Amino acid sequence: MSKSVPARADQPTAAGAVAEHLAQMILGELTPGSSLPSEAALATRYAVSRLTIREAVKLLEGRGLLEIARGRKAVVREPDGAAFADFLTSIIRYDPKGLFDLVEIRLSLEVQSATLAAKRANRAGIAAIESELQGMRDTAGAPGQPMSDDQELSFHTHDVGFHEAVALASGNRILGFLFEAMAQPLREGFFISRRGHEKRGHTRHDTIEAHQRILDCIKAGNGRAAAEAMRLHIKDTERDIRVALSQLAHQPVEHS
Amino acid sequence: MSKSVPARADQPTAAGAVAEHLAQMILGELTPGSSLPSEAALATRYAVSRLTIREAVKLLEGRGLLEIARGRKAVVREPDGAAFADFLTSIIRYDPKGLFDLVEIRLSLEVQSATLAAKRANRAGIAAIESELQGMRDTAGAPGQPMSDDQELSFHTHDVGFHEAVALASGNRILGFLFEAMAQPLREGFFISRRGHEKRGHTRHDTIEAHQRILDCIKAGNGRAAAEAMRLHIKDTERDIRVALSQLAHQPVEHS
DNA sequence: TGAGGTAAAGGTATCAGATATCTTGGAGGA
DNA sequence: TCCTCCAAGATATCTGATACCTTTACCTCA
Repeated sequence: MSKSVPARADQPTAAGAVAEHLAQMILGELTPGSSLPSEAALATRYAVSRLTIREAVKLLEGRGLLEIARGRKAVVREPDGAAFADFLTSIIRYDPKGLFDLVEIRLSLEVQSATLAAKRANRAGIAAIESELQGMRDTAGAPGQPMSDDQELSFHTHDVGFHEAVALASGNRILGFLFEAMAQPLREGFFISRRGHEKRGHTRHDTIEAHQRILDCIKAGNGRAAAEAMRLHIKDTERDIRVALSQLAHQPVEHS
Repeated sequence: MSKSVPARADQPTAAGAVAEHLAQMILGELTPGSSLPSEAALATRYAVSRLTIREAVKLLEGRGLLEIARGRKAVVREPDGAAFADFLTSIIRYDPKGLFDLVEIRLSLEVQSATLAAKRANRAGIAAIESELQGMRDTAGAPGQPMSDDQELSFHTHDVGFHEAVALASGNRILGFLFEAMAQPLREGFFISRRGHEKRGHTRHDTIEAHQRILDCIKAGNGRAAAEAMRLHIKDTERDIRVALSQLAHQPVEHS
């Protein structure tokens, strides 16, 4: 008698229920790379219309569990930190204090990251870190010369890349993904912190030297020293941000 | 001549494009709690069918940016760490080493968490931590007595709650959300680590005492001592997991 | 025999039109 | 004043169809 399966008030929606069931299946049994049955097949199995299946699958795509392409079945996705990126972005946008919260998180994660990298980094991992540092040098230009916007973006990208490379070299996959997710918010943060950096009389070559010290400790396999070098560097960044933001706060009321 | 707007190969799908546009709007201008226009209105604005809007909105719901309820417009959601939970779960499920990676992350985050909580926790924050610890005591039962499954679940829930309460008391919102996201994977991990805990001759009352020490340091406002107490506790948990997993490794593994 | 092109089959993307149910707010009565 | 009930607006889902993409198997030609 009932052709449709409308959602009841006390029950989640049909699409949500299907999505939850599929999510359990994906997280439980299926491995990344394997594919789901076709939409039509799933519609038959769950006794709902194909549209409901589409909505369920879209939910899971949003959660980062599936990859959907036209003409192909939905594929279980390798986990990555993309889902976390939205969250960090919204935190920073909605909350002015968010940037300091992020620096505090970095302080603990990066120190751990450097410690582990010093213990475990293999040749490829160290080469990746060196490559990013070289990229910073290449785009830094001559001392005293102002940087173009392109150069600055490239410099920050290599800076973020350096920290991401250290995280990857730590051998801890979660750390790697966390830094991947932090990359975008971090780049935004670096544009801010650089103002403070200059205001405090430092140059980008000081930044490069700080990174060089961290790399040296990692290459030497000295976890404790690497941790300390990283801690000093992050603390310095925190001061940069504080100076830059306090300037921003004073600017609007200038000459009033 | 073209009534529909089919997706081009080199372009993202219509639903994806709408979702991306809405996401930028949500992260840029809208504040949590405000609501989107109705599906019909959005369909008109973007010149697509209502179905496409529904799929776009489902994508964003999956990303945790929107909350959708029947009969009401879609509402911009307060950011939370739910999106991160999927990721952690999949890491742990797909990768046997994932649990140790998670413990390493905890080691750095929880030490930071305890340090900050000792500095910043207000009365309400400390009361919340105390409440969870009391919850552990209440469900622990008499020494030597075996726990029922319900009791054990409750005990672990309060244990996780303790750590989450410390994170919240740190005043760092990102830390709070990270622990919220870790709660579920952590509970699973605790069921594993408890075996090792007992195997090593420890009881749940030892666990309670370890937590009590952490709480005392936080109440005393001694960040350094709180950090050290937390570090010892996490290191102990790591040993528990190692012992438990080495036991599991000797048991036959089922194939699918 | 092998290489390249092509058409069919299967899959997703999207549209259109309808019905069911829920939420909310206002009209009307006790 | 307060409660009840109904209508309007919103979402949830279904059915049926068309367009386009991907894969594969087949067929042709060198």
